[in-house]
Amino acid sequence: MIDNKNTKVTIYDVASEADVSLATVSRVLNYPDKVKPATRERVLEAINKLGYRPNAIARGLASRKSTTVALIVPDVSRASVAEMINGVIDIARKYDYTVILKVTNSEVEVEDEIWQEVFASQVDGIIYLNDELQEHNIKQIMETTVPVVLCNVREEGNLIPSVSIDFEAAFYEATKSFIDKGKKDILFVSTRSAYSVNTLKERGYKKAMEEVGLEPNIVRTSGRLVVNYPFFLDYLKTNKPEAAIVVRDSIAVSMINAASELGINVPNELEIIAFQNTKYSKMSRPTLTSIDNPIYDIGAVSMRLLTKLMNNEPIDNVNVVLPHNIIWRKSTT
Amino acid sequence: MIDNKNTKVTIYDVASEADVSLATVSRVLNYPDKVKPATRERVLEAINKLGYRPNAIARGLASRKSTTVALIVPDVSRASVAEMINGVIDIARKYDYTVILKVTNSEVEVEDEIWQEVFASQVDGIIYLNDELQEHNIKQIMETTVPVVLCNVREEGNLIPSVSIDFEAAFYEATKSFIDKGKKDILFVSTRSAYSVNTLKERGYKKAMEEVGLEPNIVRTSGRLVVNYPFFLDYLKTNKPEAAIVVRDSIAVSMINAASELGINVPNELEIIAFQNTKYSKMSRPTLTSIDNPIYDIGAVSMRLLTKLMNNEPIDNVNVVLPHNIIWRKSTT
DNA sequence: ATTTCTCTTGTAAATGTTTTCAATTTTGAT
DNA sequence: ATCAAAATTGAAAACATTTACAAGAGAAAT
Repeated sequence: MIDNKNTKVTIYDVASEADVSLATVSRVLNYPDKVKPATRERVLEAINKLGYRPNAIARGLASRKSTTVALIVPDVSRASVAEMINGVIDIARKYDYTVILKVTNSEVEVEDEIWQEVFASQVDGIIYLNDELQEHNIKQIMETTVPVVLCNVREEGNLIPSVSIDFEAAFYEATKSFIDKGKKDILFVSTRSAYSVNTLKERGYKKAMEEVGLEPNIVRTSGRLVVNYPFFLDYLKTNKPEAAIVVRDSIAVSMINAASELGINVPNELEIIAFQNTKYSKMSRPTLTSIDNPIYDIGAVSMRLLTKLMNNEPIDNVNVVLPHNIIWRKSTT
Repeated sequence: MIDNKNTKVTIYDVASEADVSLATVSRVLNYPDKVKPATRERVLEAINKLGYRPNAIARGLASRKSTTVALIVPDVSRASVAEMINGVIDIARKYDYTVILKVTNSEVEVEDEIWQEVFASQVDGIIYLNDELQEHNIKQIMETTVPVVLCNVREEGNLIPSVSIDFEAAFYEATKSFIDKGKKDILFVSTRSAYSVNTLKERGYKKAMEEVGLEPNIVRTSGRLVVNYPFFLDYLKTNKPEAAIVVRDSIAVSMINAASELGINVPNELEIIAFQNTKYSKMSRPTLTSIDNPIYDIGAVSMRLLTKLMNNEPIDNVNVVLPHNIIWRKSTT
């Protein structure tokens, strides 16, 4: 039962009810073993009787800790972002942190404002998801006094704590799997905007291709359905790649649908490996082979890492690399 | 440029820099026109020079307002929930509210804890999305002293402010459209768990059916892909409905895929209307006719309504009904 | 019995704002 | 030039906690 009476009961009320000083009440809340069991019991009873809940704001002011973290993301409606948020929130809850959600919409000015707001709100830590991490973002973060964890992104210098898979290795493996099957004409489908993460994916693809003397073939489209579907319809009319590696599931679905529209059989005439292993990959027909990016875990581990940083716990490695995994489905033979 | 120096500058620093009292600094921040332009200017300069940002926590304590709202949802990874969150956050930002995100995972004990936490954190308002709203939830909300807005849900009594479409009307129309085409065997596909909203949808369907003397035919499955796909494969082997109304896009996609697997032609042998108009409806083949639930707007309007409630602004109608719309695609003729 | 140490508790300062109230200054009308 | 009213400002209390420090009570050791 929720006990949200109009009359706000403060620590003073509890103190007088239990006939102790407010300091003692505070102690039973924060350091229970510093108070004699008998009085502790009495205070606990008073708390219960009055339905006392400590005011988190006053607490934050006095202790100079807010037990609040900010989660900064570009957009919640991307399936992968949403799943990551679930991971962050579950762990935050376990460690009694409140999470403030901030959405940048990938707009630079908004992003700057948000960092300002976040500092004003006195958060104890920040989890930052930004596909398009730029040099100036990194500089900003380095100047920050509260701990920051980069989520699902890596930064070359390994200067900032981060949690992600090894993108380069994952795409290298995917490409290699096609090469090992004897494919020569392997297309890499990426996005136009400069996602720093897509650069890593691209690097893995290129490495595998160049290693065996094949010419990389990269094509760029949009993440938006209304753009990429017509694009593929057009592209596949004149180009017949044997295989394709695609940076996102949703884009791969458009490619499959376009191929099917043009009578190109997937996987017999065109094999596809996508990335992220979202619901889309199970819902498309044929189902989609996809590199599994354990995004819930990435969120969860990021939050756990952040708690360690906030409490100055010793950390063996602040750049966590989680294992990836290719899930084979019907878009490959 | 983010200015997050180690040295925390307080209102006192600004006051002495500008050679005024801290009260004056506070006033230029909160009631600028209550201070003489000249001194206001001086204070603003000092603020700028020192990079002062008022401490939101101290502010919250002194003013007894946190300018924070809690957004309570069952699960962020549902496409519709994520889109709604975007709406809430965009408007919250516009009105300078911070949003705390809480996820219940539809677990009752967690839900209770979360309400407790939310009160402890002194939020000024709550946006509550709960598909499975029960009688006791409503009672809880009624006892609450901070304003609450129900988002994407309606509650029969209209006792609590809410924003949603008219579910009953939407499903009545969808059903009617099949009836008008001469369909007799119209299936309603719902979920097993007692979503209060699905009850409303069902009511609209039943009303249309019974109005013309047709027997309602309702089948219940799960929202989970691994359950509902085999379910449809099995169901459609022995049952051949002419048309189906489905409570969620994702479930409809499974139905389409199962039909296609069994060689049942959609829409010629089976027409389908789904609900929500998510990305899924554009990505499935055939594309899915779907009732558009303007979920981003629902989030945005909910937040706007909440700001009014928090500021005690006069409100004409606290139960907002947004227009819906059927988007016709290839799963119907 | 005395001394020392530990345990338990209370007092009061500190946290960084907002806001009330009163004092002072400015303005406008005469 | 005078007075009332209005505008501007500052002093201090309030907000609900945590925490440093000190004091007092028992316990243990001599």
